[in-house]
Amino acid sequence: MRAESHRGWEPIYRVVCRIPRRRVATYGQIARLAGLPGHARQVGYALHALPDGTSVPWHRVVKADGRISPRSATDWSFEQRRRLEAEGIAFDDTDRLDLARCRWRPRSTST
DNA sequence: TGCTTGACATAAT
DNA sequence: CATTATGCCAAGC
Repeated sequence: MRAESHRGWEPIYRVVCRIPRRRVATYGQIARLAGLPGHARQVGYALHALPDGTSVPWHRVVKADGRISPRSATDWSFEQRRRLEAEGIAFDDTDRLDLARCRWRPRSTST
């Protein structure tokens, strides 16, 4: 944790950090859990502001389709997929992961 | 101080 | 199924 504690992204980083291994969440889901329903876009932007050696598991955040978001640098998108596969998450021929199976299901939005 | 951009989501075409 | 248009908020210039 360092620069990830910017300001308004704090609730977002907080939720992302709570994603357990072997599980992935969508931007919309993160936004909702962070208390910002409909602000999925801000979630993506928050992750974009993360530094390289961040403690936030940004690689566990994918799009609603289960595909990896096409960010500025394609190299990092591949890195994300690599990390997810390392956790045991498999991808389909369409570059999509089994959201129905890997979707993170938090019990409560606090504590 | 105000406009533009940006790791998205959803509905419509 | 792919593309287009709109909403949302914060950071950058």
